[in-house]
Amino acid sequence: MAMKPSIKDVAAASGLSLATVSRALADNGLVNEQTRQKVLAAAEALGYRPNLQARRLRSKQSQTIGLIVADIRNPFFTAVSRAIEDAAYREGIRVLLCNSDEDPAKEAMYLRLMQEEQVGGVIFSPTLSAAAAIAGTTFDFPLITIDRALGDADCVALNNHEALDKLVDHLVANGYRRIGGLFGNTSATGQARHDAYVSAMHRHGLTPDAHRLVPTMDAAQQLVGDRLDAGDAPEALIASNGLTLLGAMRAIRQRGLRIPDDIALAGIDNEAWTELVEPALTVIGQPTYDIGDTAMRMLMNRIHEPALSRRVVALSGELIVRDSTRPRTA
Amino acid sequence: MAMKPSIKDVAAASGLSLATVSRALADNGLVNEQTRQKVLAAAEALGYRPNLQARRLRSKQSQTIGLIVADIRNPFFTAVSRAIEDAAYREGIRVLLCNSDEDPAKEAMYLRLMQEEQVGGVIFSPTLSAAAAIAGTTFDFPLITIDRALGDADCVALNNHEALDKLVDHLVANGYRRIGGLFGNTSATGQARHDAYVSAMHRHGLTPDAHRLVPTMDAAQQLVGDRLDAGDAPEALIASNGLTLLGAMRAIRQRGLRIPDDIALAGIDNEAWTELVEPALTVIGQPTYDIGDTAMRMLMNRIHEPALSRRVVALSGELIVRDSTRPRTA
DNA sequence: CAACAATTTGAAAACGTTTTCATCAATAAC
DNA sequence: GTTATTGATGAAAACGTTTTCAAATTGTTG
Repeated sequence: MAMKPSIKDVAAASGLSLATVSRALADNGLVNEQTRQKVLAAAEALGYRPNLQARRLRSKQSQTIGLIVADIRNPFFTAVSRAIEDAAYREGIRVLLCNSDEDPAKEAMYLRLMQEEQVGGVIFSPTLSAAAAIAGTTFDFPLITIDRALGDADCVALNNHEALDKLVDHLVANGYRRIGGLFGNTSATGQARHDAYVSAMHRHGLTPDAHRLVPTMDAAQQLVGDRLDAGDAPEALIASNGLTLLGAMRAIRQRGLRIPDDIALAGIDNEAWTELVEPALTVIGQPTYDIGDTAMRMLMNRIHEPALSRRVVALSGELIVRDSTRPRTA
Repeated sequence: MAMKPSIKDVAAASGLSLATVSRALADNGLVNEQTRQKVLAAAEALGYRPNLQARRLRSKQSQTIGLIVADIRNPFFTAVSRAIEDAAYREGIRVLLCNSDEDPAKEAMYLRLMQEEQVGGVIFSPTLSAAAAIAGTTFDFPLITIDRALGDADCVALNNHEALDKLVDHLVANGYRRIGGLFGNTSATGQARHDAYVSAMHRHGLTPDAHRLVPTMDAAQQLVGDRLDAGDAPEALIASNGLTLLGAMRAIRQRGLRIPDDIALAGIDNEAWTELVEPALTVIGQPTYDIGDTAMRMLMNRIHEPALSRRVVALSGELIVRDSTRPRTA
């Protein structure tokens, strides 16, 4: 029963030294082309495959990156992660995926884990609390955040300001004046979208009517339901992510109200269901794949040149107009 | 600038040998409790963290498993993978996620990659073609398949036979007779569901009316559209996964037909949108989290005891009755 | 032709662990 | 009282690479 061949066996088979074989395989031009061919032939003949653990130990490069998201079941993160994995495997890099569940303790734990794995870098969607917890500590790998900002880490996210401008402008153009907003309170993104919403409303000379809430379906359904029951519902509602949008829609439906006649509804995140419900919902579609791809590119960049100054990339979303925000008739 | 402390530093600090420190940290009861405490204290004081690469090289255990799915953006695989990752991290094991895109070449490539990573095992959702490609080769890690069977590998999947029985029984009970079926042709699961459908139909003395097709939304939409245009539509239609169900619904809607009055619709996979569309769709909900959890458990089991005979676990799905299959009135 | 630079190679160290093997003391068995 | 047995420890080998350093060869320059 033959042992798996090591670089040593290749060396023996080709009559060369360990060092030469290693260099030939690394293909960094430090070895005579003729001998390199000899090595390659011998390796091929033996069916040699490198031992990655040994390589990583010696070279101190794990060829691995970390990806910490809130929950992979959120379609936004699913799409982003797919883009990141595509890019990573293309470059021979592995991805370690972790779900933080928006839990600061888990975030901290996984970041520590990443240190032990000696990853080359981490892509991360931090909660608000992460900022505080992480403020002091410094990592021996670069950090890129997606969707949400954190300290002085590079960041790639939707252009929230532009997105809320588009939504508010669209609603105003269609005759809505009393426009309410729902924004998450666990991430910097909720804050950013809230602020953008307020400024867009002011630009139109309108009074903002915003709620900050835990970004879950249940919380949104409850909150919107209470507003509706209280009888002071706005003419239109903007929900700042997929889950709150869903909660809002359920609350409205539950009470037998019509969209958009009784209340118009729009949101962020072009999830599959938003197009399938009746009426279909107007949303800002995030460039999810592009976000992942860009994050990966930025990470590679910074691994290569750590001294670069901080970069914040804001990608434009696309306003997808559907029936839930038809021009106001009343 | 202090170097990161190694086990050597811990040994020096505690006045013990490398070996003893290693054993103390492994906590396998081979060391005096008192000295173990001394080691732990020293490690804590120095902020020692083990070097995983070194550990993996020496112990030949990567503490990593592979997960190869068709596409993580498919909600079924998203949910399963979440369960697997939860279970894995709980046991201190990493997961390497790969997307095969139902491409046999990618499947083969990732399996080779897994060999190089020296994973302890792999969880895999193989295409039909994988069977042929893999038939000969043998891996130095155990393989568990999910959703689809492959050769003599352990398998955990939905109880397809029971699921289609439930669907057909339900439709028949509600007065439908001419029941059509759409089944994927790239996986063993499509085959299994098709066969189960046929046998259920026969059991009721009905004539099966099945199509095998590429399991994409577009293909299903096209095919169902053609059937509808040709005017020989069945009274009810069963779609064997989320994507074909979506395609079928679009084709029906596109032609302005009513569900279930003109044609009833039911499927497999309780994706979020199936509950939100009008009318909501009757489906078999797969125990996705349970499938992932069970797969992980089986893998651990087999890593521990490789000699076990083959195991096939069929988990029951839940029939979720909604409006798309209301009792037939005509 | 001597001196120096560039290219190519090999011997051996290093990476940070785990594991094997031997040692030693203390206890148990005869 | 000797001999096994057990328990705890340390020295050193091993895991399979990459990297450092020196040596050997070749080519280049003055």
